[in-house]
Amino acid sequence: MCWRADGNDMREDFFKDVFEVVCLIPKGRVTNYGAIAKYLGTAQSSRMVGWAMNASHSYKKKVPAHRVVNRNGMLTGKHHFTDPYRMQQLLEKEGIKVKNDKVLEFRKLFWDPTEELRL
DNA sequence: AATGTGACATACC
DNA sequence: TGGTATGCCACAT
Repeated sequence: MCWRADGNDMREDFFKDVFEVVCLIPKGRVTNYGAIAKYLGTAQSSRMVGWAMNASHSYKKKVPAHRVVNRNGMLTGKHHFTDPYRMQQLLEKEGIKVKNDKVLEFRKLFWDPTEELRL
């Protein structure tokens, strides 16, 4: 079934942008879906960011999806990882403290692409 | 084109 | 904290 190049599984689209941004998240920092969505121009569709993460598995590059949490700093997407614990482990490994599936000092560790990548 | 879906955000209780 | 309801937008079928 001759797969065409343009019919590749990974569309260089919204998703790619999401992955790129996520990959740019500094180590030891976290962000939320809304921030990424806003950076991409679709502030009102934070859902898409999360959904993009869902496709992160298909992405060639490694996407540190564990650095992306919801607005409360809660590891909502951990269940989508290879292992639910993996996400927390990775975060703690980077120096981020996680308690009750929630990022401690989320405010302080929050990394906003709209501000950090602004310049 | 229409419908279904989703790792959210916000509001309300 | 958790469930429900609504909005919102891009992707999959």
